[in-house]
Amino acid sequence: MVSDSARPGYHHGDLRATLVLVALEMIEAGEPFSLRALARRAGVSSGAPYRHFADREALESALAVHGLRELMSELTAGEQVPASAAEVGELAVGYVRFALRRPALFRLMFGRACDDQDDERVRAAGVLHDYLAAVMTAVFPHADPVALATAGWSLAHGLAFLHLDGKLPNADQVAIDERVRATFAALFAFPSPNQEGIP
Amino acid sequence: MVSDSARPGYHHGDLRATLVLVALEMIEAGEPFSLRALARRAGVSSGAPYRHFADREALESALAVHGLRELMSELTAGEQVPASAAEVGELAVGYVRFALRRPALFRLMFGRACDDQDDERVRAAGVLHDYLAAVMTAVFPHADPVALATAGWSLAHGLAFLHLDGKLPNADQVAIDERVRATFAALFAFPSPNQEGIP
DNA sequence: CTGCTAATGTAAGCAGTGCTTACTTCGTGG
DNA sequence: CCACGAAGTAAGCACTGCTTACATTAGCAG
Repeated sequence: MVSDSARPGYHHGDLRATLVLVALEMIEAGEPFSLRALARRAGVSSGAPYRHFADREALESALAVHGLRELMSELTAGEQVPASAAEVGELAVGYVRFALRRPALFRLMFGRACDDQDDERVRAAGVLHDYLAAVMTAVFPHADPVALATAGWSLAHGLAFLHLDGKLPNADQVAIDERVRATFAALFAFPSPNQEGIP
Repeated sequence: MVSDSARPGYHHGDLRATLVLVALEMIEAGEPFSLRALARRAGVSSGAPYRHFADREALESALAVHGLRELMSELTAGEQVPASAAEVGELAVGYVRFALRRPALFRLMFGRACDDQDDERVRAAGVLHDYLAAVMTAVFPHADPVALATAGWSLAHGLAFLHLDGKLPNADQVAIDERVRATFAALFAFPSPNQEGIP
């Protein structure tokens, strides 16, 4: 179940993808991962991964990109693009849920110093921000969408991290959902008519 | 310069405090720290730290507590306890500034899985939350202070982390300050973003 | 002052890590 | 068909966290 991509022989076939996959499995299981353990699990020598990733950070960056894409596709999945403040709240609920369901991956995506050199990674983050801005444009046509996107993202991000760290009173998932919804409703309810002054 | 607490002889005198101090120095300098490097810098053998900290995580917890206290005292320093929405915004500015000025420490405080077993640590975080709730009670007497505290903290926390990770367009410190202020102003919907008297 | 004990330090060592270097294998394009 | 380069191996370096057995000494009871 771990790596059926291409079994035998001297050459693995698709080691890069397998490594990412195995790393995700380990991370999901809560185990700390190491390049060597990865290699072992992939049935390959400890030096092999370096043919595909410059160093550990590069592998982590790949995982982060994977996570960002997954998050993005979860947030945009299913329903139409949000068109009301309430639906923006649901976006936040999804964000926080993702963080709590996959804490290690989420921490990899955000909790580390980001490698700005990794184009793919900054782009993946940019896509998210742009999507949020688009949503905000649709929902709050008279406000600065970029500023609102920043605000909304920050709020959801903060909620996610504080919950992750247990800094907020713990509760079951539905209570957390409700708290996120309520927080968003409270802060985005007021939108005063004129807020284009937001830089 | 590193450790003048008590130098010579077999026994160090105050190794625990020295280790925390040295660790903070290293962290501040951007170097990754290791228990062994710490011990070396403190002029002590590599096993010595384990007389004072069960493991690396315990040391990190001590650093986190230190950071939380410092942050707390910075936020409450100087002026009176905030009494207006604008002053609540300044609290957030201070929070984000702290994160950007001491990124590694901030990440230690929040970016890792928190050891809930460490009483001192959860208490330090609790103090912060309680303080915020008190402030909110004073400023918005007709709202749920705990909810507002959560919201405000989350927003500031998210802004801090997204800036740390370079997920938001970079800017100089004053631009960031202004963005934080504006975000708070917008979401907490207080009268006018530009009132004189903001420090 | 003497002598015991517990706290604090040391030395050595284990298992594991990231990463490099030199060598081997083998699919593939000229 | 065969050489070449991509992708694997093996071995090893410097380092890490942590443990265990031993050394030193501060501080206290008598």
